[in-house]
Amino acid sequence: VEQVARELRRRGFRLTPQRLAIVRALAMTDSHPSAETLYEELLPSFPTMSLATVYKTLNTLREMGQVMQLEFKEGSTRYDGRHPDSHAHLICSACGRIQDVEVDPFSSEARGAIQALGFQLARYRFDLYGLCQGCQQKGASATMKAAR
Amino acid sequence: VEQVARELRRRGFRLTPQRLAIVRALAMTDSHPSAETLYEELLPSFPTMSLATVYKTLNTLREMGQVMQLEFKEGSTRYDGRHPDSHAHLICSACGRIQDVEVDPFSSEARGAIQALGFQLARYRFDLYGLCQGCQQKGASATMKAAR
DNA sequence: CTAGATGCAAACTTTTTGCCAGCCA
DNA sequence: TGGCTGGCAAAAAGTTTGCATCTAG
Repeated sequence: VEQVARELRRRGFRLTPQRLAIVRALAMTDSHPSAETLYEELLPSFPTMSLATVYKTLNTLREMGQVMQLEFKEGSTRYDGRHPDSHAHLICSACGRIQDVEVDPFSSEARGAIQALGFQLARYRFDLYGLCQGCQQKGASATMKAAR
Repeated sequence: VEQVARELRRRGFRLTPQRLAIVRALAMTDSHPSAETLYEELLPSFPTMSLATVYKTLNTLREMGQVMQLEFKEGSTRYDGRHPDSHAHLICSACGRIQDVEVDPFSSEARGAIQALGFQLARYRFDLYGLCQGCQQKGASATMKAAR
C-alpha cells in the first residue's frame, strides 16, 4: 500500500481517500474482485463512492502497472492487486474462485516456438479452467445423492 | 465444414444458409474474427443477415465445441473456428494479429503445481502479448525516422 | 405442415465520458 | 488558488432477447 501510495504521488496523482481505500482493498484480498464487488465492499465506509470512481481508479492503477486486469465474459472484469505481473490463474468453473499459480508456466518447447516465430513477448495471460478441490468433492457427493 | 454440418444435423439443428455461411467463413480464415467482422464479411453475400443471427450461431457452435471463444476488452470477443481446443495465442499489441502456437505450453513444474493444489483441469486459455515480427521491424524503422 | 430459425428493434450489462462542484497540494 | 478528482447521469459498446415472420426438413 505504502509503495503504491508513493508511486501515485511520484507521478503527480493526488492521494485521495477514495484511491487509498481502493488500493487498500486490493492489497487486502486474494480474491481478484470485480469493479462492482469493490464498489459494494467500499460503499459502507464511503457512502458517496461511485462506480465511476472505482473504474477510473482501477484504470489509473492498471496504467501504472500496479494491478492486473483480467477480462472474462461470464460476469465482469476482475482485478488482481497483489500480483500485478503475469502469472497463471486457476479458475473454478463451479464456484468462480480464482487461485494464483506461482511457478513459471512455460515449457521450453513453448519458449522455443515463440522465439522461432520472432515474437517479442511482453506479458501473458494464462487462465486454467476446471474444478477446484472443494467443488470436486461437493460435485462427487451431489452426484451420489442424485444416483440414489 | 462437412464435419460441422453433419454434427449440426445430428444434434437436430437445421442447416440454414446463414449457418453454413458462418461455418464456412470460420473454416476459411486463420484470423480469429469477431462477430462484427464476420457479419460485415457475410453481408455482401447475405444482405439480410443480422448481427443477432451471427451471435446466435456462434453461441450454438461454441456450445457444440466447434469454435473457441476468446474474450478481450480491447475491441470485442473473437472466435477461432479452426482450433476449437485449448492452445496458446500470440497477440500482437501493435497490429492486433492473433497467431496460434501449436505446441504444448505447459512446463512440468506448472503441471506439478496444479496437481498439488488438487485442481482438475478442463481447458485453458493462454494469451501471449507482445510484438509480432512485422511490427518489430516497422517499430524499429519508425524509431529511426523519429530519431533523425 | 410445424418446430425451429431469422431478422428487426429494443433491452441489458458493463464500462466510459462530460460536466460541474469540491477538495487537495 | 487552480487544476486534478469525485460523483452523477447519460452515452457508448457489445451482446442478448422478444416476437412476428419465414423456412428447412
